[in-house]
Amino acid sequence: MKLSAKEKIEASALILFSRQGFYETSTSEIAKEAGVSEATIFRLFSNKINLYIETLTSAIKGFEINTNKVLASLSFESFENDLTILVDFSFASYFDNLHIFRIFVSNMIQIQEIREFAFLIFPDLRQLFNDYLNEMQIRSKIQTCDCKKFTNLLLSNVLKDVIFTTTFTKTEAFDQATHDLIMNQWVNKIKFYSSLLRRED
Amino acid sequence: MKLSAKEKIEASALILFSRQGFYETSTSEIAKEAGVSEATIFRLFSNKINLYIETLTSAIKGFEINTNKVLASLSFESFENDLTILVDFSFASYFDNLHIFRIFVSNMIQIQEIREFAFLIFPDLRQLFNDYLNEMQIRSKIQTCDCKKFTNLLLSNVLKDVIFTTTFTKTEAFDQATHDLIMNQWVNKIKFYSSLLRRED
Amino acid sequence: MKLSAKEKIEASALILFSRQGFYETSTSEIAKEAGVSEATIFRLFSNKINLYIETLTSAIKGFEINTNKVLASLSFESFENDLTILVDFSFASYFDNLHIFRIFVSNMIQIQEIREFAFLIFPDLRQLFNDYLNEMQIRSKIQTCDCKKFTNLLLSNVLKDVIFTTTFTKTEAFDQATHDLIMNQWVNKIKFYSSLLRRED
Amino acid sequence: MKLSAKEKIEASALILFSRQGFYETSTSEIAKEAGVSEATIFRLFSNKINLYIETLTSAIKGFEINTNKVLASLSFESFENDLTILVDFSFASYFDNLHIFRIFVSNMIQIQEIREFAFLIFPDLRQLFNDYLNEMQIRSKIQTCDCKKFTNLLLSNVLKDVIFTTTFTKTEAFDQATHDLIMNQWVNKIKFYSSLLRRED
DNA sequence: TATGAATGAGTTTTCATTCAT
DNA sequence: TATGAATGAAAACTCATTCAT
Repeated sequence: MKLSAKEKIEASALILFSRQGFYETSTSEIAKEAGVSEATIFRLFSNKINLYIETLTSAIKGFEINTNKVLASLSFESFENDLTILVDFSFASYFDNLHIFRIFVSNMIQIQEIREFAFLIFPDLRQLFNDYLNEMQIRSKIQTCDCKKFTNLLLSNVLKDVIFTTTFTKTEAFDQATHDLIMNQWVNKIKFYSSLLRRED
Repeated sequence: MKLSAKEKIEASALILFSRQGFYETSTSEIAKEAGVSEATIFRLFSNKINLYIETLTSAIKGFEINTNKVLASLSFESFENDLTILVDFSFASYFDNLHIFRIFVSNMIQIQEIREFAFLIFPDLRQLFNDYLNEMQIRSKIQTCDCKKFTNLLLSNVLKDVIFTTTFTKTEAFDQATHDLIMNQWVNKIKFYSSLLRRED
Repeated sequence: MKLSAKEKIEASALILFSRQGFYETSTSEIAKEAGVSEATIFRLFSNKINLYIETLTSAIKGFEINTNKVLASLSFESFENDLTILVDFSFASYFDNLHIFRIFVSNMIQIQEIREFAFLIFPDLRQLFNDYLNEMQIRSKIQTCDCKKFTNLLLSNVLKDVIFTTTFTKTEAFDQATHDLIMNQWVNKIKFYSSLLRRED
Repeated sequence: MKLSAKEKIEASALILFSRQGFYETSTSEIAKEAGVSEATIFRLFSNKINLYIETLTSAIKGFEINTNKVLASLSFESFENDLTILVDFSFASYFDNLHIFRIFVSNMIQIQEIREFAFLIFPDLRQLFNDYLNEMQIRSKIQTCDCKKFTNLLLSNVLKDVIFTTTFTKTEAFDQATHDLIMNQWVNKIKFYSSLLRRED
């Protein structure tokens, strides 16, 4: 399965832009990484800013997470246990797509217009949480709540930790050590979040 | 009251950097805005990244926070209660100067040279924490500790939350709702921080 | 027969560097003289010091020395006699191209990056020594040795004497008087060099 | 004994120019090293090139070597032994004034006008050789010869070795190790030079 | 006499973009 | 469609020199 020139360029651009930022990444660097000539980039994307936008747009479209496995492993009994599994999965998903989030976060801080993108970029993850919370409400295991708000709150906290872990340490992947470090810190947070929706019988 | 060249340059740099970002602002632009030659900038600041850091540092030093009121409201008895008041006050202070930090934090994600939280911490705020911790040590209410380190740890976490709260939500001020949301999440964090310095009698 | 950009640049650079020295010659001057843009220079040579080294290296490669006559006059019996002939010929060759080396050697005293004698050695001359030493080894007249090292050692000594002779006296050519003076001093040196490779039967 | 500003500047300039060359040495560097302001340099020397010339001129005027001790240690019997002592002393003298020779040599290679300076700059050393050779001729220990030429030949060879030793190794002083290394190589050279003037009785 | 502050004119180097092939 | 070669415009930075004090 051969990648088209456009795909190769976008893939390289995504990695480099996220790692080094827009200004520190030169078109020649992208061209070399993608194995094409600089001229090809300009033929296909007109100019650098356009390459940037198209790269991000494509990246967003490409998101798909297989949530079936996780759903299967949920008990739908202990909210705290399930939450731990979901958070763990969320971290793994974010780390897998680190490149894109880095770009978004650094842009979101500066540019108002793209702030609302924040959670659009991971619809499957949001859906997963939504489905789970609904089911739990139906089963009367948790309080009625604004699922969307709760998901936003929790996922933004996950993303926050992903960004800061990768920004201030050299971590780039969710390996076992990183996993343990982060999830350890999340024991209390998960307790807090689950307490928010605990049913007072 | 004439401004010195250094002051003129820093004033112009602060405006341009926060309006346009680091890479989008050239030293010649700053020189023109400040009414000095480019050479003067490099004589006084050595290089561009240093100009950036010094500009921010000066800006932060320039901030004056009235800490008297807070000091008056501290009990110097319950560490946990006092910490809650101090953190609350810190959030309010950062939110008041939100515009300054946005651009710098966003650059920190991408520019290696400025990846240090410490220099983003208000000196008055740091002093406040320092004084408080010292007093508590004298009164034997908390363990002996490295006050500076503890303050950095706690305040960088505050700043982190300020930035992310404003990035992922439309919040721009520390109004009642924001206050409640954030301080709620900090109940556990404060418990954690106070446990660090609890005296084992 | 059109010259390539690289050739045009090297030609201009050689003239300007040897006329004015390294620091007195700017890349923009070379670009103008060569009829190309400055950017082209940096695309082809990366940086100024590299342009300098490549220019000299090319110039030296461009020299062609007719080594046939010398080869014919070698006995391949007495190493010492042959060495005398070869050294004599080397001196003559260097003196013929004196103008090239002057400026570069003077820079070598001051510019760290180019302090390497080896690259100042004529390839044809090096080849001549190499061929001769190999043949002598085959005929078992001299010990096995690192021909390249031996050649470098000997020829850099020749070059050293060329430069200093022309610096401390008004000598500019390898006329009979100069020849006698230098070769006289080399009697002992040649004895030394030949002793290095003498076979102990 | 306080140095005047002019003397301090010349002393610093001499060291820096010789170590780094004319173009690599900035006036601000010299000012800092001399502990004066840049403006002072330009008041006293008008411009950089003039500073360079005046520095060298003063340095030359300042040369004085105490040759009495050496003279006392000469036997006036064995030419070879005496030559060894004289050469040794010459090396020490040159190394002691390394700064000046570096500048001169690198200039002499390029600028014809100052080539004749070469031996003017060490009149005492020349005088020492001259006196010794005359005395030896009077005592009929050596052949009659052109003393000036012989001295030039020998001293230029000494200087050659000083310059090359200091250029291609990190050696900057005539310490014991350097002394041994060089004088070892000079055993044969001295034999050669003394053979030139040996009397065939 | 001495200097701190200032700068104009330069330097090397980078990079997005173009264009002939 | 693809690219190697070329570059204009700009970047950060340097430095000899001036001048008010």
